[in-house]
Amino acid sequence: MNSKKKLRKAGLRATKQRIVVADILFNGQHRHFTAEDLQSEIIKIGKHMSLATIYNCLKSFRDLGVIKQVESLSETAVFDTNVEYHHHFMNEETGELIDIKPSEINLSKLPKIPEGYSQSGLDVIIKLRKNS
Amino acid sequence: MNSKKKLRKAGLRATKQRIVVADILFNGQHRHFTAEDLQSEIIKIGKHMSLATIYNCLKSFRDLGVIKQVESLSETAVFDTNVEYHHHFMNEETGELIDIKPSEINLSKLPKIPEGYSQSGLDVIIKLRKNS
DNA sequence: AAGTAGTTTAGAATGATTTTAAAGTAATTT
DNA sequence: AAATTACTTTAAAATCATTCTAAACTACTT
Ligand SMILES: [Mn+2]
Ligand SMILES: [Mn+2]
Ligand SMILES: [Zn+2]
Ligand SMILES: [Zn+2]
Repeated sequence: MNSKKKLRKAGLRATKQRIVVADILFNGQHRHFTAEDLQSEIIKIGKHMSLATIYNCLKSFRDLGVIKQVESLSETAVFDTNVEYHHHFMNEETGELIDIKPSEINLSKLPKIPEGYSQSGLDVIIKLRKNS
Repeated sequence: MNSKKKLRKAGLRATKQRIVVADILFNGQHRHFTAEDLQSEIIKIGKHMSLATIYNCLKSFRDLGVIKQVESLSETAVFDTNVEYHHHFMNEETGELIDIKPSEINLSKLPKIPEGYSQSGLDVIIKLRKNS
């Protein structure tokens, strides 16, 4: 099934722009990318698309669930007076952080570190929602 | 020891502004805050300080190691074609992400979820540096 | 007290993202 | 197939966090 059909099936209009983006993204290989990464790629294949459109498109794809947006704690810099190594609970609605002592978490199995690299940090973020 | 002495000992000039910030931050209780949070608090106690100064001050405190800046993956939105639940390696120099399958990580001990909340997500980020 | 280097600040600049509003187009209805 | 309509795209402006600039200021040294 081509991108055009998939878009229609998902309830999105099959615009030229969405088809270009879908054709680039859904080629079978997974990837991490920014809106600008995508725009560069689009320019490389001789096409043009405004950044606003790319953001619109990525957000509708994300809302559809066919891509996801990597979680970033916050758009703004957050500082912490606790300088000990520790992890965080994050209230998803408010962004509020609560400390977790490393002793409260146990990672009994860790993945193999890629060749040529070594681990320089570990962050665990447990996201919370208020009970309904 | 007062803030003035502590700043001097750390090799920073004991400016009026740094003393105000230190007096607010180092009162014994830990906290998470943004530059603007701090500015609001400063305004509340009848003082004035430019945001540029607050950023300067927080960055020098951070570089000293007396506060830390909470890690955020990236300042720009990153999208991922892998919509399955998974974790990430992150190259600290480049920001590049590599997927980690949940089966490669085992959290055998998790902290107690705060009263009235439930867990809505879990993110593990393992930071990497190239071997020297 | 004078000198010097580090610091503060208003305001401009930057970079990512969103908004505006006008023009364009996909899907639907005649 | 043309008309209709709602959704989409886009350039440009706006917004927001953060950094930069350059001039005024001030903490510490001599
Ligand atoms: Mn990128
Ligand atoms: Mn805040
Ligand atoms: Zn913390
Ligand atoms: Zn991923």
